[in-house]
Amino acid sequence: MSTEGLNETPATPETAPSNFIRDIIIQDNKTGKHGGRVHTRFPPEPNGYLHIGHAKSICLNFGLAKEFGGKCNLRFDDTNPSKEETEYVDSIINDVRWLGFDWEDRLFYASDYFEQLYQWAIQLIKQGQAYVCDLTAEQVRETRGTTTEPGVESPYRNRSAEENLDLFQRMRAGEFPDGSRTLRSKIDMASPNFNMRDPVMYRILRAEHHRTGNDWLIYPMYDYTHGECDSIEGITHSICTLEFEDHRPLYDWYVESLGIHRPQQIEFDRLNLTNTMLSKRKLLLLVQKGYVSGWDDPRMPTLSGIRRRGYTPEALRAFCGSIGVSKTNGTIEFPLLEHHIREDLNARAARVMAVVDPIKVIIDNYPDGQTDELEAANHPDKPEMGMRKVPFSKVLYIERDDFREVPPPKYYRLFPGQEVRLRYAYFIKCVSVVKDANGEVTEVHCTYDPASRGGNSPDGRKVKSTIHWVSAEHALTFEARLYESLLLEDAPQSDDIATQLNPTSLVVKANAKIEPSVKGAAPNTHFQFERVGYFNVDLDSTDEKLVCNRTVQLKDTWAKIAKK
RNA sequence: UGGGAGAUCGUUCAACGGUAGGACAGCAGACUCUGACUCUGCUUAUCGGGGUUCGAAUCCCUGUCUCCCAGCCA
Repeated sequence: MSTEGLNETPATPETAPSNFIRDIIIQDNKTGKHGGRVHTRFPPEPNGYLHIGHAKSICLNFGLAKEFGGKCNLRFDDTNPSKEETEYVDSIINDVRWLGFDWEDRLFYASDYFEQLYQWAIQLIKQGQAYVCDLTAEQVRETRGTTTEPGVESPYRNRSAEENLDLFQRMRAGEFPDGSRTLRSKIDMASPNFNMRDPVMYRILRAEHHRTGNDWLIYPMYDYTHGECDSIEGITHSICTLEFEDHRPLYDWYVESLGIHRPQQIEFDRLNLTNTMLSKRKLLLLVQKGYVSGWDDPRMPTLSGIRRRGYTPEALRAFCGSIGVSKTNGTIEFPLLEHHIREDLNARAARVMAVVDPIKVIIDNYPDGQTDELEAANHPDKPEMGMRKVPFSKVLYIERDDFREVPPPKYYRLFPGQEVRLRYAYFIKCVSVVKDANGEVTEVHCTYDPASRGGNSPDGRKVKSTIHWVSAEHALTFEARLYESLLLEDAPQSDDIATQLNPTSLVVKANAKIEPSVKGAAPNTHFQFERVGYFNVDLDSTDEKLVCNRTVQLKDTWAKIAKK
């Protein structure tokens, strides 16, 4: 589904360098800690679309399982019905699959285990390790203590097991209003770790759950749920992000108190990318406020966004493999991601000529009405990708940036008196220009050398530059969507997202021109528009109107020279 | 300032008591019918201070800085 328009998929080397998690697994296998088993899981909450940050976790979990001959489950952490939706479940399933991973028959939901979780809560009550607390949310907060002061024990902390059992059953039965009571673990209100200060296990919440509907009026909290779900599924290594380090004692406390299989929680650093928002909350805001067209807007760092933008799963996997895994809180530079998408597309994308910002070129000495068919290679390094014919005629378009009336230093392209090569076609020399009333150049007049047909002159003379072109008469008009970062380079750190948005994150070139060979290309077909960038066919394309997204620009040495 | 976790080229990951290395970025050059690709070369790092050791990025002590934690979110 991802590779339309690409040649055969190369075997991307996904041999990541070692990392501390892999080392732990190797060590565990040596000591027989989990009987040599490796079983991981990717556990998203279905409250938004997956983004590049999740790709790191997915590659890690599925990658490790694959490498060690183990398994990886897909599990939805759906314990908060007020935020979760089936739309998100569907998108997540689609995205993980697109990234290239397979959970076989192991698709689970925390909600699959609600009854078991409830029974375990009863066990903890009977063991004297959980109690029903009548404090309000505010009172709980007030009695939790501070970093330097211990919390205050709830007055309901020492209710009898019988009373707790009765109350908890009635919580489930719907006898009490939302928020009026919670089930709490009886641990230690003086613990320096807030997570251990009698954490809430269950809250009363009347919200329709996307899977269990209105079956439940009480929902378990993340901390109470996660370890048990891992345990039920026989997870050996429960890999999560750094902010859960403080939760590990609680994770362990539950599985140990319950006397069930104890997976090992391991924390790694979340992915940060320069100039990129990787927070579900903020991404949701972008969608809700209409700053983007949706979760799959090609400017979004969501997997569906970058997929639409033209990124490939191969490139993403290579990227995830290359960034490593550690506990350092770092930020990866966005150009590294761009490097991987260029590397993948360079190897596979068919070449084509397209002019994004056209200026007319007239070949004065070319016969009126004549058309030439020129042979062009679909890939410079892969003859097996074949050749195609590109029509040539008297009136052409070239890129506006490829002509200068007054050339700056080191400018090799077309200017009055300069000879250049039209790729796969002829040498042309600029003889004059036509301007409009504003002094804008509207036509560039050239002469061509018929002997240079195909792109080389028999006399062996050289030109400094080869530029791309399309025949005006034959070209297809299309819409090129040029993307830049959604965020301003030096965006002020503010909660007001509007002030951080790059006003030119999307530039639409409605009058771009492309050679006719691309006619009918399917959505998501990838191309390299020679000398311009990698593009793919957007979902919005129709038979009448081709729309292409710029996935990433080609590296542009000239732009650097010109800047100096 | 209670607890938890970190600190190695500009960025990121390695080096697991024995020559600090890769990738990206940058710079310079070669090649080129894409100023692309490819190739060559170069610049730049062990947070500070003590110790242990023949030898320390690695072990110990100490200081400094950064990140996370007081949801009935995950």
